[in-house]
Amino acid sequence: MTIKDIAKACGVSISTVSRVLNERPDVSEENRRRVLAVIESSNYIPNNSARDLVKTKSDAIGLVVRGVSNPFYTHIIHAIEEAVNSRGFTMVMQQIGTCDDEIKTGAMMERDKRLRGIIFLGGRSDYSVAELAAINVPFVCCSYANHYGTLDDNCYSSVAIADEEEAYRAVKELYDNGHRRIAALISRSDDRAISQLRYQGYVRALADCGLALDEELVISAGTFNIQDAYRATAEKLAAGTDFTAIFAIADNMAIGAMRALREAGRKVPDNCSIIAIDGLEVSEYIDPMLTTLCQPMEEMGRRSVEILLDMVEGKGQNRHETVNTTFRAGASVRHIK
Amino acid sequence: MTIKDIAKACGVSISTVSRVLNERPDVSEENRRRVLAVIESSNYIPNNSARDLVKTKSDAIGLVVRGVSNPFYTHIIHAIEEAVNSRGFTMVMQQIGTCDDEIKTGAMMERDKRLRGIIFLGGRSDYSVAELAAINVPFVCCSYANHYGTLDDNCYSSVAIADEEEAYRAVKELYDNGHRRIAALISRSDDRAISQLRYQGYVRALADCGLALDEELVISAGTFNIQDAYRATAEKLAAGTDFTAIFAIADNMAIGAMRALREAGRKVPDNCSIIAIDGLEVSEYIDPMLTTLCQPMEEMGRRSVEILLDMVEGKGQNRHETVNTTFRAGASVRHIK
DNA sequence: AAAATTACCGGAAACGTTTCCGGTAAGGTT
DNA sequence: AACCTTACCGGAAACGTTTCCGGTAATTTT
Repeated sequence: MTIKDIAKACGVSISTVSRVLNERPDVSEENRRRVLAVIESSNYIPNNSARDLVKTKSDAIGLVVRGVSNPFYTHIIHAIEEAVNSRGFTMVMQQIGTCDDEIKTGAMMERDKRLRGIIFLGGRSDYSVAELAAINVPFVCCSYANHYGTLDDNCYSSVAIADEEEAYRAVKELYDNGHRRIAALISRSDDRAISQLRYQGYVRALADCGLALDEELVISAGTFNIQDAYRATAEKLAAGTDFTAIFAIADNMAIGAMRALREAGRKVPDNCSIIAIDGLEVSEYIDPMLTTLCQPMEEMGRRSVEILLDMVEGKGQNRHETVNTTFRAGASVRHIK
Repeated sequence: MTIKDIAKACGVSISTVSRVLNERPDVSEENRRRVLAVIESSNYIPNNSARDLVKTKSDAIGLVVRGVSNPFYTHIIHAIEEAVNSRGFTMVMQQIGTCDDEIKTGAMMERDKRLRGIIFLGGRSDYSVAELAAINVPFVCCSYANHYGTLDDNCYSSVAIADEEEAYRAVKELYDNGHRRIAALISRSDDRAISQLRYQGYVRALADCGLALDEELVISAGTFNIQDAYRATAEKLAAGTDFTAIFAIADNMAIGAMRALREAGRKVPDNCSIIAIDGLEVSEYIDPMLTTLCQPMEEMGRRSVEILLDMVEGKGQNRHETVNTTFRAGASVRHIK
């Protein structure tokens, strides 16, 4: 069933059918109705390959996801998928490891699959302009904004929380609850952009509160995953380092840390408070319930797609949106002294 | 940069270049080397649209996943994505709600996107042959096998654990630990195929152990998600129903139930034991650590893709594979009496 | 009434491949 | 020496669209 069959059935040319299909103005009302009727009754489906071939473009949007471990991404991925579909595009996903270069991956995908746009989920900080030049479709970084200025802001978009400020807020919360020796549970892996920013918020909060920055209080896990956070925290505890609270840059890491604390005989929140950023669903169900700053995951995914597709369709331009977290009080932070 | 440019640069015809590209035998060694050299040095990329157009098929594999809520899927999805990519295909994903019809969705996707094959993740039990007829590409059900016989086994593949038997095993474990009043936490939603099978395992285990089946002991949540399980369990507890252990059909649901137990003043495992099926990573980190039967998620994803792509490429045929769980002892089951 | 504009339409080229078909030259068989 | 096979190659059709271009008839303008 092709456009030719439709044309024959209507007694018009294929050009006319194509015009109807593409909602062009120069076709008579009578023909339009007739063609639409035939299309309706037959089970004709336009061949996208042919369409892409002549238009030299596809309807594919790429999603490059860094790392499988972080459950934080799943809701975002689903929101992205839904939004992409609802606007008539197709999502193709590519997973990369923590050390892979997403720009290279993006460039490769764009080439191979002729993408119309790309969304990066989870990012690094060290984009170079040279790498970037390889990509000539619009792209948006979701859940990560480039604050280092290595990228020209006009050549990409982003949707993210204000990592530094939110971290500041979290640490301040601990301070306001009387904590003075506050550890930071961070990641030193390559997706360190987010980790870095949140760490900077930690540093600034300490300074503002008149607390000294103590290298001893930095718990540095290899990646964002739960096991690494568990191990790093366990080691820090074994070393006998003294602190009354932990600021974890991710819920998942906080959950790993909580097991380490438990195994070291320290009760949360009685012997150690903990606060995190992300707002996983499961954090509300563990014992004790985790106090955390919830990211609006669905909103982030949806906005990323909207911004990207607006670019793709020629309306709208690159922009950088900051979304807000919401504080979710759990039972993992205790007022002391 | 097209095949024509390559041909011109080599002084051969486009047919010859195409033959080299498709690794056909009838081209001289000299020409082959020359063409490959030119392709290498230029940055030529074959146009998939053109290729698909003439071959009337694409390289797209569809993934239809039911429901966003279950974190159990994320590792499988990533394994699938990786396997699909490594064999040169492209994964396009489509999410559906718990009530949507995956066969209809699959048919739609196949039509619109001209898929070569489909993987269903999470399934129902009530396929009808009529619905199925709409799909004429190979498909495999991952993490769900049709045991009701509504489907002809020869017309699709599956990779799953033996749901009934594994549930039996889990319940037996509770029995062996002295439990006699064992509740079942199940889902009554449309993805009930898995729930049903596991429930049947529960029923059979009770019978084998000489325990009466008590409707009161069935905790029926709306869906697989954590909040529904929490609510259902809380209601059951509020009703004063008496039991010493819970068999949960999913880790996620168990985690929800654990909060309900906690809030009702019942300690796990002291006042209530709990066992589940799935083996989420987070289950190892909560307090108490959840005892569960771990599904081999990566393996399931990988095997699904292998079976599907073998079908797509004409080698291999439909098959139904059963994979094994591994018992992971936590601290959520306690020996009583 | 002639000229210009408009509305609509069909023909045909083009997009970049794959593949069938026929042809040539070299080598092997009778 | 005539024939057959084999190895290799190029031409051209085909895949299903979109879009440009030119043409006809109806309508408007002068």
